[in-house]
Amino acid sequence: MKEFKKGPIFTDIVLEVFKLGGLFVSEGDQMGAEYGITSARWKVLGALSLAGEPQTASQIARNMGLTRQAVQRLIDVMYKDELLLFHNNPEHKRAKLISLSEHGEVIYAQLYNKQLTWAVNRSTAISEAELETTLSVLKRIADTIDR
Amino acid sequence: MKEFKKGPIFTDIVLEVFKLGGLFVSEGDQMGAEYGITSARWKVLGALSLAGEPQTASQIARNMGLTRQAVQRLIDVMYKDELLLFHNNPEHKRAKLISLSEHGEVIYAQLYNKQLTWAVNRSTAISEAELETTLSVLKRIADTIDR
DNA sequence: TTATTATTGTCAATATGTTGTCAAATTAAT
DNA sequence: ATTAATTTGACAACATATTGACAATAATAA
Repeated sequence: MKEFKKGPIFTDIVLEVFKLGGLFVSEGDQMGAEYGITSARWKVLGALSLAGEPQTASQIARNMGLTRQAVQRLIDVMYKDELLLFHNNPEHKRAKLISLSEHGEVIYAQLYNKQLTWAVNRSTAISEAELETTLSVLKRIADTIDR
Repeated sequence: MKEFKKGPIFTDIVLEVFKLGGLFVSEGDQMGAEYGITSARWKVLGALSLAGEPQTASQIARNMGLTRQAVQRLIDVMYKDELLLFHNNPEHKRAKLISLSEHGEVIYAQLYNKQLTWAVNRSTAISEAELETTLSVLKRIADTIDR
């Protein structure tokens, strides 16, 4: 019953996600500018840091919801900028393993702190319970879609 | 007090928004494919339909959180595809007003119905209250950022 | 009215990301 | 073990979106 009321709300959430995504990219670019990091590169650093161990480009792509080609492009430029290290992968001759360089680790740690302060400031007007609900709903939506 | 707990949740929300944005674009592209509409073009149709009256490219851009250049590019190709109409703007010599063509209206209406069914299906596991909270939180976050 | 400021369209350069294709490498089936 | 299907890296073409710059137009201030 009343399922019909949820459709339009869901639609509005979609629009808001699009808008917020753009805003977050802008904010991330600004925060990262001082370290020469864009939002896209930040995502790669984050995926590697989160994984805790070297990953292939395809693994990173799957974790971030991007295509492996997009990630590969980022990895190539980030390697040139000495943010990443390549390792031979005993499991796969062509699929190199990628990890953060020391430089990459340092940059990411600094970004993380900067971002955390930013996040706290942006969430003052929102209760923890509301944030939890939002995160949970977004995750469930992503789960129902998947690819 | 306890503000420090909200930061990490907020950070996760940011990541989830990025991921969902990508998923929504994919879903939108699939749904629109049958009408030759991509997610990006859909946004323009939606902005015009929502406004209810002809808009300039800059107005659409502001409402969608995009740059006027990005919107202008879309408008140009959509005009060629006869989805839009141009009108002279008595208020501004250069800033043409844009509206949906009849063809654009029809396409958008069909897309809207298709999307609504999709939205309802994706929200079965989520309560209306949760959806409301999520929408409200996302909007408040966008407000604290703004640009 | 005139000068300044803001908005708009246009053009160019760049970043990000997708799809499609191909061959090489790996994994799964038979 | 051989074959078939999947995964991966590499390359190309394209779509989406941003920033920066410039001139034309419009709005505001002096």
